[in-house]
Amino acid sequence: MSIQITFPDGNVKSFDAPVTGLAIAQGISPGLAKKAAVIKVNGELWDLTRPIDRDASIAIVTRDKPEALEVIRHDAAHVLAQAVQELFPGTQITFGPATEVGFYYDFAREMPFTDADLETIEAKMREIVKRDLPITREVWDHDAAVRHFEAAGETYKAEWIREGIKVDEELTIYKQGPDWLDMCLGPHLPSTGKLGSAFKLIRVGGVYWRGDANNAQLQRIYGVAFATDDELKAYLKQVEEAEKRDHRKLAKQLDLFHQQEEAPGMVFWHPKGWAIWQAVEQYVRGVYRKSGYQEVRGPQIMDVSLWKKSGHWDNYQDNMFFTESEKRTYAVKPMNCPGHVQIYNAGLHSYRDLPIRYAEFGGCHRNEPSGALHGIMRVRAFTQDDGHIFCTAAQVEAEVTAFHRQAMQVYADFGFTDLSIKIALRPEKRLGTDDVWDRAEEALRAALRSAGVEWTELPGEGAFYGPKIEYHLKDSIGRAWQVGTMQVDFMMPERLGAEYVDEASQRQHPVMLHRAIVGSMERFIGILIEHHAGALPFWLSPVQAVVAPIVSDADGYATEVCELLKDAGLRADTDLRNEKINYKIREHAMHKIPVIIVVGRKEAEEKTVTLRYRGVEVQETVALADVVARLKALG
RNA sequence: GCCGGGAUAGCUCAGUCGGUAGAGCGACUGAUUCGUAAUCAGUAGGUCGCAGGUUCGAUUCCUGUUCCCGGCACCA
Repeated sequence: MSIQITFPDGNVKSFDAPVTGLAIAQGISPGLAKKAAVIKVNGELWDLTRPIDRDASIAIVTRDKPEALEVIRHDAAHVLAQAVQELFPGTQITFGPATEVGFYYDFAREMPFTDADLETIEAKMREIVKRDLPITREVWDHDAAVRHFEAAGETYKAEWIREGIKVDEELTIYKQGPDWLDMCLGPHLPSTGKLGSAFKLIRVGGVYWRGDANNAQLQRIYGVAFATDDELKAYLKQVEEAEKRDHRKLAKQLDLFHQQEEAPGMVFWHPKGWAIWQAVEQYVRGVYRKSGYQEVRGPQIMDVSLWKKSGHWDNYQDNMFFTESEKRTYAVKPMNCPGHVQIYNAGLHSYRDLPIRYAEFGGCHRNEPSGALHGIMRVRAFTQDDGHIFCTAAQVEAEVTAFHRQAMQVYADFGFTDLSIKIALRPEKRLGTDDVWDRAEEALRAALRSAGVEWTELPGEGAFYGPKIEYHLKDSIGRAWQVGTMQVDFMMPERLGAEYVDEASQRQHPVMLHRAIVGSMERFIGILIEHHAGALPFWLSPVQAVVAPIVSDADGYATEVCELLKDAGLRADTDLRNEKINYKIREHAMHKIPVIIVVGRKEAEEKTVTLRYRGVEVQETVALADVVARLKALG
């Protein structure tokens, strides 16, 4: 029997018997064999040691390729698992995949791992790498695998094979050395030695078996892994830098806001933080006006009867705060929509009036689980740039399209271009007919399509009343947060009795679109802080300029300059402290003030100012008469 | 909410194998008026998160609790 192997360059070589990727690589050059991680066989990644027994086109994948990196990380997970089982007998293995930057493995063990264990485990991993155990692939019978894992006390693994793997599916076992094995799809490196040294365990954490909070809790160990030590080093450096951008840290340094025990999940905005808020709010208010919204304001608490009608009592009660007075129970609003419907319902509407667009900087309280709270990104009291559009079914697509364009412009104005867009589709538990859902989902797709953007779809993650578009931004350490959203709602208007009179004098329920661009003011400002590392653009900076005199003789002039800026609507301060100019510059530079205006005797005499821009070494001296225009040009 | 870790001066942190705490920065006072990233000297400042327990004695050990951090679950 002879097989034909086709190489990436089109060359064909024939072999008399099944041949492994490693042998092919060695045939080309020992150097290639050394660098090889896996082999691509007819487009599929295979182990280098797996015999190729039929004609195939192949490509050796060296360890510097992205596809190899995933294998390296996956291998690291398995070496981690072996290390843990060698160190802590009786610990059960479950799953251990590669992740975006590394890997993790979930273990079942009575005693949770501690940070101190990580060091020990990592050392054991390095030892296993040094042993250079061969990694071999075997195909096992389904029953045999179940029997093996049950006999070994590996109940999670056995359960997964029984329930998660079909009997006729190919079941592969990977052995590391003679004694240790795990069930795995592969592929893997030829031996543990190939893993190299560019990995590091970073944290432990509890997780639920199969991601279900009703199940047992497992212990997850996270690690990072790269092809080379330099890449690992660069990654760790990057993480260190990212941590400096943490909005919680910067808020303290820049005196923006604080949070305290008596108000968990809520924010005390300090003057500088609130100045940012005001800048964002004024900007968004302008967007409301330009895009046809009327700003309204609903009450903060309303009788529970209203929330029973809206469906929140049944579906959202756990997340709501309640309060009582004179034998009536009120709910603190977790959303603004029911309030807006009351405003809509206060008058009679004709189809000619639609679409009607209401907007509100709506303060909401949601009783979020304590473990979900995170700085100002996830809070219990927040303000949405909320809006509700009441329109006909025919108007939905145009409204969604217009919203999307506007939203993208807003993100760009704040400096964000890297957004991910998702459409959350019908969930299993839902209201309305399939036909209505088809139309609603298609309307969202059509709107995004016409805007020429890419999106991913999340089946089953829509709201019970309708599908939604979600706009996500990432924080400094890569966690994605939803900011904007556009939701199509066919249910709420009916439940709360919203109507309009159509062309035939018939009363109809309008469609309601729930939409937000920045989402939560708190979260958005948090992301802004991290995205700009605290150095906010001029128009958002809480203090845009500080006027710093060099000698006290110039104090009067400095005050005059500052007043001029304030009169022009700029946020400016003076620094008249008895300190050297070096000291003042250092301090304001660290506070990330966009412009430091230095005035000495010379400036006072000549009626000029010397401008020092954030992050720029050179200064420029301009006439006092020009300074406002110069600053305003900064945006 | 679940698992783990943490909480010491305004901030960043050190420390006490149980004998009630210390640095730097900041603040305050005084001197200094010095042209582009820290002038010098002095002073004040702490229920060691909160509540119990063990102990002659607890900031330290134990239990509970609150909040924070990481992970998971949750996130209309």
